[in-house]
Amino acid sequence: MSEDDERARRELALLLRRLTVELDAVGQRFAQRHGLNRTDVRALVAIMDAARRGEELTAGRLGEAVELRSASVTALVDRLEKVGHLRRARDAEDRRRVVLQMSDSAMAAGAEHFGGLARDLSAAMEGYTPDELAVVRRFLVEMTDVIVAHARTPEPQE
Amino acid sequence: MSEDDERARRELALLLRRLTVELDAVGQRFAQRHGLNRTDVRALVAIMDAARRGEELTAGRLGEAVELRSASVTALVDRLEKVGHLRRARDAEDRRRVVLQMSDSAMAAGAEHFGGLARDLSAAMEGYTPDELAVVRRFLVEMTDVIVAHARTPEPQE
DNA sequence: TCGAAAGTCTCGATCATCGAGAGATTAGGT
DNA sequence: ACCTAATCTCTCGATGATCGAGACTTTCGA
Repeated sequence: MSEDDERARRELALLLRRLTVELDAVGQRFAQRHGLNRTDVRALVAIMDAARRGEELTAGRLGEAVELRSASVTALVDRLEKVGHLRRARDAEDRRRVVLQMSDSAMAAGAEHFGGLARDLSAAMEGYTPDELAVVRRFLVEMTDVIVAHARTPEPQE
Repeated sequence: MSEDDERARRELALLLRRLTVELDAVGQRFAQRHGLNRTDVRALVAIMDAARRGEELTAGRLGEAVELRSASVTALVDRLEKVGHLRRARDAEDRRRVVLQMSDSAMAAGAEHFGGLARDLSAAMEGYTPDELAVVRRFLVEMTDVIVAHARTPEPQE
C-alpha cells in the first residue's frame, strides 16, 4: 500500500468526522430556531422516529432513547409539554405508563427541517449510479461497524 | 427513477445518521472512561487537532472551537487543569492570552482512543479499490456540502 | 389477596453555562 | 510618549439541565 493510499484513507476518516459535525449542526440549528436544547431535539427526533415506525413512546422508553434518568425525563417532558410540542396521555392498557404524543405543529416543524434535508440528500444522490451507491452503502455499513466496535469495546491493553 | 432507487437513497441517508450517532458514542465513551463530559472531550479534541496542525490554542480560540462564552471557557479550563489534562501558560508575546498545553498523558490517552479508531477505519478501507474510495470520497464531500447548506441556510418559506 | 416489580413523579443537590462587569495588556492615533 | 479604545481572561451571581433517593400508583405473580 502506498503512502498516497494511506493519505487518502486518512482523509476519508476526516471526512466522516466532518460530516458528523455538520449533521450535528443541523440539529443544533433546529434547536436554536425553536428555543430548545440538544436533549430536547434528540427527544423530539426519537419520538418522530417512533411515530414513523407506527409506535408511540412512553416516558421510560424516551429516557432509554436519549439516555436520561426518569427524573430528567419528567423535566424534559415538562419542558416540551409546556411549549406545546407534545402532550402526556395515560396509557389505557397500563395506567402506570405515560405515552407521549407529539403535537401536529411540532411534527410539521420537524418534518420541514429534517425532511427537507433528507430530500436534498436524496436529490444529491441522483448523481450516482446504482453501482456507486452500492459501494457507498457497503462502505458506510462497514465503517459504522468498526465505529460501533470501538464505542462498545473495552480499551485494548498493551 | 424507480421506487427501489428512492428507497436505497433513503437508506443511505439513514446510514449517514446512524454513523454520526455511533461516532458520537465513541466520544461519549472516552468521556465516561475519563470522567469527563461532552464539552470537555470536544475541547481536548480541538486542542489535539490544533496540535496536529502545529498550533497551540488560546482560551479564546478554544471557546470558538467548542462554542462557549469566555466565562464557560474559564470553568472548562479549570476543570481540565484540575485533573491534569492541560495547563495554562501565559503567552510571552501577548500577555493577555492564555495558551493551553495538553499534558502528555492526556495526549496519549486521546491518541490511544481516537487514533485506534482511525487505524481500524483505515484498515477497513483496505477492502476497497482506489476507484471505489474515490466514489466514496465524492459522495461524502457532496453530502457534507448539502448538510452544511442546511445547517446554515434560513428556513425556506413556502 | 398480598407482596414485589414497574412506571412516573417530587424534592433537593450538583454542575455546566451564561451575562455583566472587573482587571490586565496591547494597539492605534496623535 | 501619551491616552483611549479594543482585546483577553477571569470573577461573581443566576439559571437551567441532570441526577439520586424516595414516594406514589398500578400491574404482575405466587
